[in-house]
Amino acid sequence: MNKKRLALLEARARILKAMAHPTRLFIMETLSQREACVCKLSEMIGADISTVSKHLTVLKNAGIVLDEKRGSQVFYNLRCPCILDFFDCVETVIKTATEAQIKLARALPASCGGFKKSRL
Amino acid sequence: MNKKRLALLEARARILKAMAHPTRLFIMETLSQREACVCKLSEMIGADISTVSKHLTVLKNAGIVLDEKRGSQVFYNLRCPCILDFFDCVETVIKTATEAQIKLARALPASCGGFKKSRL
DNA sequence: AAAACATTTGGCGAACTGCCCAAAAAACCA
DNA sequence: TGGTTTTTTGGGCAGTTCGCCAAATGTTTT
Repeated sequence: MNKKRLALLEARARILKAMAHPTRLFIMETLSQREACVCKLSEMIGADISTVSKHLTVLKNAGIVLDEKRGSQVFYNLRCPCILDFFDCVETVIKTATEAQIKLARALPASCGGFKKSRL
Repeated sequence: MNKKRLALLEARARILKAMAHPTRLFIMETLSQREACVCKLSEMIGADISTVSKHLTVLKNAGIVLDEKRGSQVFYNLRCPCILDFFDCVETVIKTATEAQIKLARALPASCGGFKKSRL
């Protein structure tokens, strides 16, 4: 693995890592509709404003969102909405992986916490 | 944010988190070409076999790769190669984000470690 | 200038990650 | 059976993440 290739993989990993949190995905989806300020987002999310601000910083540092100060508020928006297209494929993975898990769970004896057929 | 939506976001985040490591991205790219066993992969990566095995476990648990035991070896392959298409967009983010960083760096005074124009 | 509002930053604890090493499992060969 | 190969698992250490709270910063209003 040469240096250049590694640098590219590291750059990709940084983006993915920045996205890899439910709250941050929620923010991205929300911002893909329209820009929003921190307080609006934290109201929707139901977490502390400081927590949401830090999530936004993570997204900003990764170059995923842009911020624009207007008055006392800071409005964020998604730099590249195409980033969400990707989830069509992710959903496929989730679906097939889930089905595999269920199959696995069915195969387990009840004593190991396996699901009963009737519960699925 | 309702329960169902949260569950979906968590599922997406799990996938992204599993992908968010340079070594695991390398594995995914490699497996998109052809299946490979653990020892072959760790030879390519240059890390301890146990480390690579754990990375593969992460990818497997996320449903991203499938494993198949043949003799004493375990061959892994990518469940859903479309998962790599996504990087066209990620690359755009990396590119524009990098450009923004450079612009930022240029704007910094040299005393803060800002780049000189001639160096870019 | 003081009060009110919006946001960011710092700090702390709990939980998680990633790496290496050593040991255990599993399959094969002689 | 004993030895070799391949892979997984467990332990320990250093570093990171995430959430809340408190405090600081910046902006607008009175």
